[in-house]
Amino acid sequence: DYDCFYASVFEAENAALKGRPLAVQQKQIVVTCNYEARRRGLRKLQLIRDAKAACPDVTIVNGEDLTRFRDASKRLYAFLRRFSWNGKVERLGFDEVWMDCTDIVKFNLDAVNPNDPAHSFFCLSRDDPTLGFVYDASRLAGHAYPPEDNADAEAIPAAQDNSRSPRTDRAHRQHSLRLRLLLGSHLAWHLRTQLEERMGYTTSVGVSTSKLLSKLVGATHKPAAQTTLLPPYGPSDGSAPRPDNVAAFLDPLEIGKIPGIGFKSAAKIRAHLLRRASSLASTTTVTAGTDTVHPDDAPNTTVTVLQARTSPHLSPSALETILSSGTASGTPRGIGPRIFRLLHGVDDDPVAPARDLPRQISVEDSFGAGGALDSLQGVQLVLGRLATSLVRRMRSELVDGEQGERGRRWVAVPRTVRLATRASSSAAAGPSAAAPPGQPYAALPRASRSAPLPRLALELGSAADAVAERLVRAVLLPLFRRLHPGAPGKGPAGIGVVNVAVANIVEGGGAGGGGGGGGGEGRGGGIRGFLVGTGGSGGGKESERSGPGTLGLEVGHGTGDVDDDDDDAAGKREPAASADDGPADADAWTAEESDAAAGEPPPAADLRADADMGWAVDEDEDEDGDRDGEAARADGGAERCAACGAVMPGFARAAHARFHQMGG
DNA sequence: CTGGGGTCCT
DNA sequence: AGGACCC
Repeated sequence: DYDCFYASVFEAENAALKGRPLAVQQKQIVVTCNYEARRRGLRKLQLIRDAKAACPDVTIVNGEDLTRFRDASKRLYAFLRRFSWNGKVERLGFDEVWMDCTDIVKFNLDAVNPNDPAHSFFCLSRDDPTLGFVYDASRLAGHAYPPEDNADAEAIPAAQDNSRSPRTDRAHRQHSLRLRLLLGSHLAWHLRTQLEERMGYTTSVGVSTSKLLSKLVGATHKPAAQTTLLPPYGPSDGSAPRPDNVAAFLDPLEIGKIPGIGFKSAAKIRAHLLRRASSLASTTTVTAGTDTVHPDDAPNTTVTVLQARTSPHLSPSALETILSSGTASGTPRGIGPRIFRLLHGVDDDPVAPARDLPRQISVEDSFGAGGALDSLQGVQLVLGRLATSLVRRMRSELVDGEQGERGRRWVAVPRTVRLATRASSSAAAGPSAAAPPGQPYAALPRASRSAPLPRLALELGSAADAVAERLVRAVLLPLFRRLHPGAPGKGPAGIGVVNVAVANIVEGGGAGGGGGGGGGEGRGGGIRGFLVGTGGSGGGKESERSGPGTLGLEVGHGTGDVDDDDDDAAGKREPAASADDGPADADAWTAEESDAAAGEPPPAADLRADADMGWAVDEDEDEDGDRDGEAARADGGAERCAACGAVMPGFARAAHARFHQMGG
């Protein structure tokens, strides 16, 4: 976790900002601020107005364009990846990373100096024994939970073999775990030092055995610090109660602090527990006043992990029922057992090797009541701007080769474009709009419509804004009309957020090459390689990327090579991070899979986009736009549907007629 | 007058 | 298409 990441990115760009209070603004909000500003009372997600009142001389910079943050995040990620032996380095958002260092720690377990642990050497490479750092294996690096554990006391390795001592299995395991965590703490220390010295970023880190525990323990000492969750972990034999630092650490936390228990789930659990309040009545200041506690009312009470964990009303299956109730369509099956295990500190979610391609790319902008978006011209302007930056993002993330190069080609292509909007909160009305005391506002829902991404979006020959303008006419405006039907002359009601996204990104996709024969497989909704269970039929590539985690991380080289390369590039003592920054190795994915099917040309987006707009019949202002769209470009000549006015190539006429017959 | 992103699941 | 979660 990089400390106050957005603010740090600005400080890294401009050293003059350091040491002074600095806030990063998005619209009316301070999205983050440095610690100098926090010392003076500024907070994350504070209104700008309040921030200025608290600290009049704060420097405020605009952070609405995420480009610099995304770039910095990628650089830091690439830096960290060089230290990994197994590629298990996972990013969450821009500023969080997990690294599974099991292998590195295990390797170094045997390397602790038995005669003089205080002068041990930590190997950072399997192959080059000179690569690493000296450390003191008789003590933990950084903070520990619980705090005052004197790390020296039971510390270390001399216990290699007291095999005659009557150690229980448990004691033995906990001792070995302690040693591994201790090594982990030194590795973390080294990584943090390198990140600060080489990259200029301070971090807060947690060291433990799972994503859950490392993340939570890492939050206990915040700027520029690290914390290790010490054993014993868990009551690993069923008998009498044992000391358990996992439970001791988690139990006082509010349930909503557990990653995976979000706003909705926490509210449901609280409400459920309050309804059967008997067991909590003594420990809670709140009596369940009303009979019917609605989850969204977020009762002013707190439920701790301890209370939830020990409640007879929260079995895995009970949790499943509770959390799946209502309109919880995003709730995965098996959520009950999963949350139950989280409450017990059990998390087997592996650190996922990073994918090389994003699942989606989206761009959005929001508008306060003042600048509300309520004219069609305004909408068009906004769509144009968003589409332009979306096209740029697509090019920077999905195209390889430099700007001017001739060899540029799409490494992957999105199959779908989506437009989403949200009403402005002022326009949302509702007489019951009085904000409940709960923390997050009842977030307004978004509505979205999607269409196949027309291939004009992939033209690399034209400037981004030119492509964007055609994209707006060809699909975004039609999608907008689907979202906001109304009289043609009348603008939409106040719109608070507009988001444009491409999704369903598939590898390969080919360059601008021919329209291509891809015959039969309908592509409505995109082909997810998932059913592949049947053995080695034709689509080898398809099956390779079908399973979660089977997607190859290192297309270019094996993990062993990474170390070698890095070692050569770096000096003898320096593990990684040769001085040169952009060693394309993160982009080594180029060579393979160039010839996956290009797919058939997307159907004219306008067909479906226009089809269910009752008033679209007379929208002749679209004519130009249609001509830019896929339909008119396709061979065979354009035709116009008498029923809905949509323009399409001749070969699409029959299908389009069927569409109307089926109620379209 | 709470941002601008993302993920996965149903 | 939407809803839950994460930052």
